[in-house]
Amino acid sequence: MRTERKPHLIKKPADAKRQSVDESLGPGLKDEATEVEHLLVEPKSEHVSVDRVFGFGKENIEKHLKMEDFSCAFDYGWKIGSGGLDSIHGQGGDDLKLEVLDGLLDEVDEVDDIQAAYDLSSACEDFLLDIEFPEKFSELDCGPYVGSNLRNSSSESHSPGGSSNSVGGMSESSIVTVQESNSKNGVLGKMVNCDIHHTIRSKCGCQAPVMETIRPSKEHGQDFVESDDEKPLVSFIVSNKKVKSSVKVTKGATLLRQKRLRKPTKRYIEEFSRNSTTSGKNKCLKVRSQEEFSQVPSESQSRRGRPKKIMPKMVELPLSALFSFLSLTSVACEFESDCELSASESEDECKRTKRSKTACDRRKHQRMWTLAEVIKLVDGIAQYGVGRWTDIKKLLFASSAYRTPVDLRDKWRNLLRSSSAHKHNRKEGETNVKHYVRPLPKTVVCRIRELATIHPYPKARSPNLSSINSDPSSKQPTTTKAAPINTHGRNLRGKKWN
DNA sequence: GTTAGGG
DNA sequence: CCCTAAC
Repeated sequence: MRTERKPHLIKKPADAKRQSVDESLGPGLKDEATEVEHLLVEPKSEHVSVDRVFGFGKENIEKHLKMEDFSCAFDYGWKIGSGGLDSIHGQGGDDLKLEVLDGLLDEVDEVDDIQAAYDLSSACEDFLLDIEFPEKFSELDCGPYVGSNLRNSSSESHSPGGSSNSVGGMSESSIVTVQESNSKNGVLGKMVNCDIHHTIRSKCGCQAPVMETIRPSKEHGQDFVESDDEKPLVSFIVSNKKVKSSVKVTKGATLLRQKRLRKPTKRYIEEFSRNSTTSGKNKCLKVRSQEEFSQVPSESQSRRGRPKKIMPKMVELPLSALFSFLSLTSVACEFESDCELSASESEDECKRTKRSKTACDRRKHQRMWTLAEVIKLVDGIAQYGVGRWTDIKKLLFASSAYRTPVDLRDKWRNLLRSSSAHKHNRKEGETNVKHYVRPLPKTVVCRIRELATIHPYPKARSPNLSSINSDPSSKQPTTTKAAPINTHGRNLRGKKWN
């Protein structure tokens, strides 16, 4: 069968388009595309695996070809560029365009987040893969009604509660089915596909356009004019999402075929298994979704308590990026409903997560240090000494769980830096705000400088450690309530003050 | 587990 | 604020 497919693939008229698209894309993207080409042309084992994975026999060659059509169509739509939208969504109007695109661009912001969610994305992948081949394509036939559905999707994603509300109605059965597909290497009967599709479509209106958008247009013998309905959407997003996400989405689209034909990467498997082992058999979806959507930077939650293992670093999953961005709202909500969270909770979580995720990917929540906290820190340092961050935290910052000993140390480091800078700039004028976002009171600065001289930061440690024992007096006489500094071994490390 | 240091 | 090495 592989040999049967090969000529078809090579002679695909859209291949030429793809070529040109590849030209227009960046070198990296071109590489990706070339790789895909390679995969398509060469009947490697990936094809076999795909056949196995998706349970397609020889009789399903047609469907594989359709998949290829889809890919080509995608690329084609790509090339059309943002300009194509006007001509396509003529009935939709400008407002529709903006609505749709705004919504989708909003969603694109979340692509990165979803990319991190392997299981989620994989489920999405499986899901969409399955959806791609249902026999009842006439049902999905969009024509002019793509626009309206898309509008629904975007508007739902816009309204804070809309998406979540629609999700709340999602039946568990569909979700379970997706998980099943994930656990069974994507082998899913068509009946199940239809079930999923029906369920989602009936329960969550925003899901339908997603499927239609990526649906292979030639499936019903539609010409490209009609299938163009979905292309400008993608192309617009690609052209508007400026930086990283754009690239990722682009890669996702280009990699669509590749991803579909390829087995999961090692890394993917690693992470997947890690998640699986962490959370039990096939609950990774659930866990991931919980991590992703319910991990709220709560005020009282210590940020150190975050599950690092469960939440690995971001890994690019281009395909998932694409699919996630296309169906983020529905998928996110879908899995959220799986999270045994109440509807209102899910809603809040979803909103908050979006906010926090887009705001800062790395810094969870930057809490500005208040003056009171700074004073408390200075007091603590004066009391316990520099380096006793845990003690200071326990005794003085017990109420503020978000301040970790590391935070205290970092803050002290910054205080020293700023105070020394202040000392230098002081000669030029006190009003030099350059180094002060929120200028500290003079008294505090003086105390910091005093402590800095008394407790020099470890970085400025003196080379001769002999002074540690010979001259302990230089550290002890702290101004305020100087408590005797115990001589624990760990405090001796690099500390000349003890 | 805590701290230092770099990013 | 995050990460990692060293302790």
